[in-house]
Amino acid sequence: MASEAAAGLSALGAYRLDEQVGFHLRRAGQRHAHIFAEGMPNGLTPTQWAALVKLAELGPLSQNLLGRETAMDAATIKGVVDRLLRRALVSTAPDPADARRMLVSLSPAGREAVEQGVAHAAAITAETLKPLSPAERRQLLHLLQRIA
Amino acid sequence: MASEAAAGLSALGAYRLDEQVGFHLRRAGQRHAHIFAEGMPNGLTPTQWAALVKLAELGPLSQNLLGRETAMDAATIKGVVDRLLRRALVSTAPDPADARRMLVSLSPAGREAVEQGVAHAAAITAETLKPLSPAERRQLLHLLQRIA
DNA sequence: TATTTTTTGTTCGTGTGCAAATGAATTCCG
DNA sequence: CGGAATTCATTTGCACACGAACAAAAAATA
Repeated sequence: MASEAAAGLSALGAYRLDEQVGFHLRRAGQRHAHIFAEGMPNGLTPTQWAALVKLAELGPLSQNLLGRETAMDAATIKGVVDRLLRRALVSTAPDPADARRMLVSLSPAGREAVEQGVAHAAAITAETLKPLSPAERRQLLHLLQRIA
Repeated sequence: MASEAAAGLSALGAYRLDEQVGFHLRRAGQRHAHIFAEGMPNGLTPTQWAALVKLAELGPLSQNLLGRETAMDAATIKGVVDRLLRRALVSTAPDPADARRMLVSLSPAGREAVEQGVAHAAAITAETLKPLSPAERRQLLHLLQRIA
């Protein structure tokens, strides 16, 4: 009862915000986002970059499929594609085989952005993981994949 | 060169989205947010919950200090406090010792929300970490803290 | 004391992130 | 074939998240 009287921790029991995984996930995400914004040219955001990379990996995809490949729901990927369209990094065309689908393709400028950005992206990952040893980096990636 | 010809991976080199820590941080955060939204009553969001908990831990705080304690910048904590005010879970009052400061305090309803939510919050953390062993949970928390 | 710097809170703009509802196209299956 | 279920894209509404710019108040310091 020594330290609880002052501020009234009685309602919290053993629960401390600083011991919750969600809090540290948010903090780590914030630091990574900051490093990303600093290091990525063209003002590309993490989700925009993810979409461009997946298009470079897999070729043209429908909008929803692109969303699934990059872990974004339909509403989110739409906003991302809209902003990439506005910057002419991707182009869209109706899928002749399925009138519902919107085929999203990398534009020449988009392909160039990927070529130019990939070194920066690798550096961003390295900077994010800088405090960890190589073994710890693999361990973190492994643990994150398992809770995702 | 075997698999690169089809979709054109030449621009990417060894870079794969699925190997980047930022991508998995985002995915893990998404899963946690989903578990949180499912498990927390009153529709409290993770940031709203963090603010309430910190107020319960530390007592009344200025708005900016509350933001620092919960890892939110001034613009973000303002929105969170505004929404908590609208729901009458906190109250604000001018700091008599510093005319710039807005002292944020837990209301009786806010204290009740903390008391009622803490068990759910603990369950949310447990559910998020469910795929991991106790040792792995500690390891993940440790690694996240070091890259945050 | 007077000037400079810092802190605090606010507003604006941009960009996620997702639930829910909608409508159109396609697929599944009886 | 034809109705039911699914998929795809879109829109709306809400809640972060943060950089940037701003004004008022306080603190630091010359």
